[in-house]
Amino acid sequence: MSQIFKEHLQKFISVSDEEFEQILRYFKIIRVSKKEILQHEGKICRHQYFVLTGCLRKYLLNEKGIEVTTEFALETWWISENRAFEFQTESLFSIQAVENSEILTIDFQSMEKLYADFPIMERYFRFVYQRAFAAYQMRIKFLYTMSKEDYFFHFYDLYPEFVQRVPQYLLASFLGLTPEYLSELRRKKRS
Amino acid sequence: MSQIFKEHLQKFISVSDEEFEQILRYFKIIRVSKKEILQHEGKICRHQYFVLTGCLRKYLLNEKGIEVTTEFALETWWISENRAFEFQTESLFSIQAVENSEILTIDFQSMEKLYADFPIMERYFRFVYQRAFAAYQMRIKFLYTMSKEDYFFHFYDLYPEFVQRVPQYLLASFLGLTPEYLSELRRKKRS
DNA sequence: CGGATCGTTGATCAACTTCAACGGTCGTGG
DNA sequence: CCACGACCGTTGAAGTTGATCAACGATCCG
Repeated sequence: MSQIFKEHLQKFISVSDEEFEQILRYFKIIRVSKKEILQHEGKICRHQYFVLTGCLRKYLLNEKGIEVTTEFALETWWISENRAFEFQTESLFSIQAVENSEILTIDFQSMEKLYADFPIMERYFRFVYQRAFAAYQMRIKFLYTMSKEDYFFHFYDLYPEFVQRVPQYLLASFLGLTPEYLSELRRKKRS
Repeated sequence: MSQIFKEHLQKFISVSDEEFEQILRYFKIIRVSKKEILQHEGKICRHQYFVLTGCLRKYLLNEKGIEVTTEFALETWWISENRAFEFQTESLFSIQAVENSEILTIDFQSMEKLYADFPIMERYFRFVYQRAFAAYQMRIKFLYTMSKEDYFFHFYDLYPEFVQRVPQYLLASFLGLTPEYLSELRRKKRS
């Protein structure tokens, strides 16, 4: 299972088998079942999560009490409330399993120690955040230049398997529209 | 001038004066005047920019040919098209000076060399991207949970000096609304 | 002084939301 | 394994937010 993490690491930095074994000790692997919550909104954010298999989502409640999903994490993606993790404060988001999943986790103290003991990991996470940041920049670009209709069709064409994989009301929320409107767009797409 | 960069660096990593002098050699300091363009949409993205004084913005043209501003950078902020920089491909955005500015720049080759020669800089940029990513996460949160009216008032309360500092049509574009609607909201705010 | 650019106003319009209702299906307990 | 309830996706009507368009006045800059 940790093989998935090893391959991901080796895309960015070179680590020997022995080094990897040592690095792995700073992490824990856990199994979570569908709907299980890893991080509660308002609670201190103590961990970052790396998806080995399965799918997680990040969400919060809007003023009407409706869940708004702002992020999904699939295999080999990191997910966390980064601001809250960096400052060890209350998370503004919740993180929940969308499917039964295997997750690699690391807590704040282990992370600090890891950086101190293996400076090469600074480089790995520099890449991880750099790419995550770039992905968010693209997302802002789409949100700012496309209508919701175009955004949905664009997303559908790019990630057809993902559209099938998650419930529609979560996808709708993630794309920033209502389930009703998403339903209307699907009909339009078919015809 | 480079003092501003030094102080920013030292918020995240410790570097001696001599080290800083060496590090500084990988960068160039340039002056740009208002409206000058540093990065053209469609051209290879060769540099990252750090604002010492002044203000830059990142924007692109939507399908109607209207400029959409997706990011501003004030003093001590990095700005670049990260995806295009990482892969040295065509930028999807343009970067332009909003005011006369003093800018620290670094090109791709120097960046690679810098990381190789001063691994501590991996840590610095790990922090830079981590925070930039976190800021974008917050932005998505606001965009997903607030009406444009609420978003504008919220922004106005948080950054009143900035609202005064940039032209209104740029601010409107950055907040994702039309200048006309922004004008309406201002009137509402006053009354 | 003159032209272009920027902010404002009001009228009209479109995109998307809200609400209510219905049918299908999934999973859970009996 | 079946039956029931809860949840999910769909549909259509009505409503709202925010965009578009056109026109005007102010201001900035050459």
